[in-house]
Amino acid sequence: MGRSPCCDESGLKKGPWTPEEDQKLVHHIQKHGHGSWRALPKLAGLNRCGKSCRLRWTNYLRPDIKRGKFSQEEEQTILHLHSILGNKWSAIATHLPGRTDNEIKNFWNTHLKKKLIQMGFDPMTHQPRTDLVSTLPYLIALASMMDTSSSIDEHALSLQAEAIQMAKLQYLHYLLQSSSSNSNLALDQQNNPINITNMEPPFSLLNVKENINTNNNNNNNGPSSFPHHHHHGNGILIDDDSSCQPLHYHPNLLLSHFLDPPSQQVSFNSQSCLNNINEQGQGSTTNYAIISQMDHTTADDNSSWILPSSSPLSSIAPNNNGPSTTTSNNNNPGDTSSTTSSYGGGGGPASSSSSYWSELFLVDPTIMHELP
DNA sequence: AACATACTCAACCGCCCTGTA
DNA sequence: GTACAGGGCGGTTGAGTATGT
Repeated sequence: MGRSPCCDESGLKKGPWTPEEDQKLVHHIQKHGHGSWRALPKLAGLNRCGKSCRLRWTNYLRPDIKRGKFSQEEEQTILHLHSILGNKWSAIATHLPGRTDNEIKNFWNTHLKKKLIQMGFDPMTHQPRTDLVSTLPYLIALASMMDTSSSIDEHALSLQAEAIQMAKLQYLHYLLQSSSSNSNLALDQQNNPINITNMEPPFSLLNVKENINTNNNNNNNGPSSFPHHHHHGNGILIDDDSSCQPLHYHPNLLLSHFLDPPSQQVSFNSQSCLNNINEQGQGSTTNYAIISQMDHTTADDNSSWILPSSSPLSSIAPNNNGPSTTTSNNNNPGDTSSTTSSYGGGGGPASSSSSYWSELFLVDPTIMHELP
């Protein structure tokens, strides 16, 4: 058909809009509506093409536009919707009132995409990058072979740390995927069943909101064998060994371990995850995740989901495999839950499917120790 | 202070879809 | 059925800004 572009007429202005142009456009639309975009510039006294006017209005001048940084909730929503819809920015934008497709697209390209890549996920599929998975055995071997006590080569050290980090990330994501695929039943905050089987992996990962229970932060320390962990109801309690900062409580997410302190209001921040892992890669911190059975949410646990204890997460919990221990230290006020899962005991189908990972990590206690 | 590099985001480009004559 | 106008969408660009050296 060979239609000529609408903006190739000579003499039409391009580039940044001036305040005067903005004012003309806003005034005209407020008075007459935009009507035909092509006809609008002449009617409004603008030396622009209609397309440029439409873009300026929809992306910048519209009165209902929300400006400023994206909230963590918005970030979660974008990640979740992108995992389902892909680069359908306009479709994603319909779920984020006040945000334009252009803004979301920019935010994705400049922030979220990089985060996923840094974490070893394919930003398009939201799956672990297969190239990383395929090199995992090599990375593990590399990490194992390098003896930090005898080597003074910094490059080797960084390689080792990197190998451990990548392996851990892959393993964590594997756990999350397994958790989703093996746990058909989860509950939302109203205890309504949520079928997470058909959800994309990031969904289960991203929609579990943190529950920061400040009531339990200071008095819920576990046994000494696992210092700085806590029990919150029947869920996972994770603490930062070095800081004893307020906890993030993610009943079904080991990854929650890596989240930022709640003061930063981060519910999923891959960069912070990476930073935290980086720290651990250097062996500077000792973090633990205690996973116990859980069967319901507590009164104050109003944003958490619950997974059955058959979750593969429990198969690596110290309860099952580790040197300890902590099965119930339930200091959560108002929590009357039992430590026995309503959905059945631990183990389950996930055990076999995780054998690959188990072999990879259990064969080397050092690496396993690095895991949260 | 000067320069280089990285980052952000408004704006543009070109293709596609839909409605209409 | 075809041609075209109009609008929408996703990808990309580049100027401005921030940060690092």
